[in-house]
Amino acid sequence: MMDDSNVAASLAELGNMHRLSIFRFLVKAGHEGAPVGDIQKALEIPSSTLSHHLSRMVKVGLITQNKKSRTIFCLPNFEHLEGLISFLQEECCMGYEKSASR
Amino acid sequence: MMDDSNVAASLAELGNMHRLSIFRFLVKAGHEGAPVGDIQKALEIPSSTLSHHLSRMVKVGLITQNKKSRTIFCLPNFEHLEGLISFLQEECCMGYEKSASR
DNA sequence: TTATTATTTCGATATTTCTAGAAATATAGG
DNA sequence: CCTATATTTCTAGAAATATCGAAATAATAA
Repeated sequence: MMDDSNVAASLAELGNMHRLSIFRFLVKAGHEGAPVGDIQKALEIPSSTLSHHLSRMVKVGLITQNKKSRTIFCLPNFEHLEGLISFLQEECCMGYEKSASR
Repeated sequence: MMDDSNVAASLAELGNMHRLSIFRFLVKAGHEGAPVGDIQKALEIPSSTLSHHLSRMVKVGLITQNKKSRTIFCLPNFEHLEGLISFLQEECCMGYEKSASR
């Protein structure tokens, strides 16, 4: 189980529209992820700003990067996100039963 | 489905240790929630600071409050949290299959 | 070597968030 | 009315975050 501060830090990172969009873009990008430049073009975030957000996401473990020559491919870390989801379900949904109609 | 900005805003709120602790405390508190004062004593957060965090959480819909005489009871909004979890699963886990061993 | 492409680092500013004491408000009881 | 209790609002300083142009770095190709 992820520890509380890692959970909080990761949720905080996803709690920003730019970073949430980046993560979703990467999820859609397929198994090899996407180069920083592609994210930049698709989401139209200035590169220095993008780099800032990416490094924060890498830092908490939401994404990983690997360099191929000049290009850096970014990948969503699904296990990390699963960890977050599990935390929310196990720690924050105790005693709650979803109604059958949903 | 919750919209993106509501998701981001809610994740940002949970992305703070005080607020994450508050939410978890409320989840454990049972069906009638907990008074602000009880949260204050349990988590030892100065009341003005606590009030600040609570009002932020109410604002995005993570908790609801109802007043009984002088006391305000706080309740976690499970439907809201479920909305967040569903968003993360549907929008951020596409194409990911958890390995069977976990 | 020079140029080109991909990305990050630096630096500066603007904005938001966090924190908590002090004062204010609301409600109840004596 | 006076006092006690519960909570919020006001205020302000400190810290963190967001933004982005310009310069720097890295890798490749010409």
